[in-house]
Amino acid sequence: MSKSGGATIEDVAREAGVSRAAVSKVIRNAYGVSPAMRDRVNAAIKMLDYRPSVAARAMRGVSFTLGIELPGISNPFFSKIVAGATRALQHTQYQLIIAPATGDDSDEGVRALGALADRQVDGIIAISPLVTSEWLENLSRKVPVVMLGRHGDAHSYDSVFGDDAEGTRLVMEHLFHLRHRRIVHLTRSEEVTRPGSGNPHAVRLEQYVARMREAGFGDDIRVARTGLTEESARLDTLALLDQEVPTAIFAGNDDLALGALRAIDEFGLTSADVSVVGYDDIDIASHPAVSLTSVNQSGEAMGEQAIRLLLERIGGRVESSSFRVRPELRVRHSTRPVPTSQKS
Amino acid sequence: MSKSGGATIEDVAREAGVSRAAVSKVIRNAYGVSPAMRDRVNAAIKMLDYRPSVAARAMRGVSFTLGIELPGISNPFFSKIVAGATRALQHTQYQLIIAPATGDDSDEGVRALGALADRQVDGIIAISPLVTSEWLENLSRKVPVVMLGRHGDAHSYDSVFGDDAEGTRLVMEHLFHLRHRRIVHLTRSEEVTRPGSGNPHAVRLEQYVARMREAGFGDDIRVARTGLTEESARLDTLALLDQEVPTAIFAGNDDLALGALRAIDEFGLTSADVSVVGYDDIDIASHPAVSLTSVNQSGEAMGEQAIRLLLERIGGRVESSSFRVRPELRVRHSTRPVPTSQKS
DNA sequence: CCGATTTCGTAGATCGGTCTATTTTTTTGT
DNA sequence: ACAAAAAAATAGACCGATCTACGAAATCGG
Repeated sequence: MSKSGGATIEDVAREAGVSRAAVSKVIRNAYGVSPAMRDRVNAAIKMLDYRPSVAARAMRGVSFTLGIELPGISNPFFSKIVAGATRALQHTQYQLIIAPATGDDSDEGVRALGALADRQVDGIIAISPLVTSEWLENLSRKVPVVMLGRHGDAHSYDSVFGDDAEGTRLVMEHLFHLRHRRIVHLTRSEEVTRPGSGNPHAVRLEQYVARMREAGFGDDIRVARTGLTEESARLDTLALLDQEVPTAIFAGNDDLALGALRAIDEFGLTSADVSVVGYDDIDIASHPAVSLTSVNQSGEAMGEQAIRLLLERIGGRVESSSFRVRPELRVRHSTRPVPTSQKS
Repeated sequence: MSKSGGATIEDVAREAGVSRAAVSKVIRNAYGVSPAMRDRVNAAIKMLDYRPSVAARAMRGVSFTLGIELPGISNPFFSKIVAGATRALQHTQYQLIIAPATGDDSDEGVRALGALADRQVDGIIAISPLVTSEWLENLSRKVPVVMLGRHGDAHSYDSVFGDDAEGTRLVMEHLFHLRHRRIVHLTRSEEVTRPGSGNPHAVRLEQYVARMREAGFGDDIRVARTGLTEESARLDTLALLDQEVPTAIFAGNDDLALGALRAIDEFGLTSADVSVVGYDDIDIASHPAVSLTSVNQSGEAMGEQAIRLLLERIGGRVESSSFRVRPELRVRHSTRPVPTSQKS
């Protein structure tokens, strides 16, 4: 019981009076062990409280570790994904580890993904929207990868995503139904919404524009850019309101929507003046004090499916596969009909 | 560029025309390398896009990985801790990995901590309140450990915690000042608040009781138990309100406070009827729609200090050390004076 | 009952680094 | 210019598992 860790496979072998290879077979329950030997080895393992070194195992192939790369863990939607993934791994011998990418630039995502790869994880779930598909293709040549959120088929990695086009359609139809037409879309930087990238925010933006045009509101299309956090959304919404007050704001996600709500409050307005819709339906959205209309897409299901795809790959699947989560609109009090006086 | 990973130190050595040991020296920048050799090796490293295998390194001692064990990542306060820790590790060669413990029983915490230990991390930040100090002492014989949140001095591991006694004092004085005396404390299970355990919730409970007694409200002491989540807090608060409506609820943390607020709303009451105080001051607490009075203790600072202590230990410190964060009360609209009609 | 199979068990190479001990080369002092 | 000292570079053991190849024991079939 020295500082440098516990018993090794060697110790167990000695204790049980067998060879290292025998112990190895037992713990992997491989073929070629007699019941008698299995019992003796298991007894020795229990006695010495032996735990196989993950590092040593990793050197020979498997680490029984799956990694998930997250651009910060502050977004509650990610918590759901992790919760789903963790649950899917219960009672397997795999352990999930999370590598947080500090910022939102592509370098940080790459750094975190690299860190996971360096640690020989057996599979990786990637979320950062800014990591290029080429980079992921490359990574997936070494280790199974599931890209979470991004649309489009990849050759060598799997995908799990929500149907952002459908979700956005639900949002826009809801707003149109409430007679909104001066609808601003509050979204992330151009980098994140690069057309054709397949990123969630890119698809939502495209659909927003398409639906506005289709409804004949092409002239009312307004896209406001902001950062990653609620705070940046608050500031940019304040700037927006200073210029022109729309009847509704469709935010790229709930965090941004919360920032918008904050700004609207600070500006002395309410949901009666400016409706707000979010995306993801994080827990707080349903809180009566907030009551934010949002699009629910089960993060748990996404995490769970991502793990399933990873385990399938580890199990030998070679063709790439994907899973799409169906979104549902949750209508709450943050969206109201356009006051007749304001109808433009 | 095969499936099984990239270049090894051997490849680099061959490319640069030097020995493995030489390359090893360069990447660790150890003593005994001529500038000329350093350049050639670095060139080879860049050319082959070489990255040292963490697993192989771990076998010989260091993994350049620090682990943090979290009882689920849904609590936003934990996000702050992680953010602080991640920031503190910027520009070091260490990488933070998070091991989520699914549930809230002590087994899960132990499992996650064990998973980190198995992966030979160079240091561990532990949060689960249910893991015993003995177990941690034992763990800390193998790897540096920082316990986050729990009070009390440990012999062999370090601690970072908020001053929960002081924080609770601030809360109670604030409530007393608003003329509250029928104050319910909504906290976690007995297991988590075991007297003398030093757990945050245990200290808050103790102080709540002490302050109530001191103020002469001993007869009004009411402790309501609930689970880990906002949802369980909502249900248990509903049950509580069904029996007797207090003038204030002091919740063990903001998540529970949010659940209480939800229940109060569903019960047809408002903050004017029942004041609510939380703890941790998570972001949403300051949102105007929520405006929850809470105790701020910088999670970022806690994460940052935990990392500092870990790096110090790795650097050779042997005496145990600790860091205390000073709490501040943030008064918002969820606490109001007791309506005169209700004064008991 | 004896050769052929099958089952059980082990020896030893291997993964990719680190690090000590040792050798080779360069520098230094006189 | 040459021995001593310092610096540079290397060989090879080592970490703790996995896994192939092979030997020994048990079982089988006729």
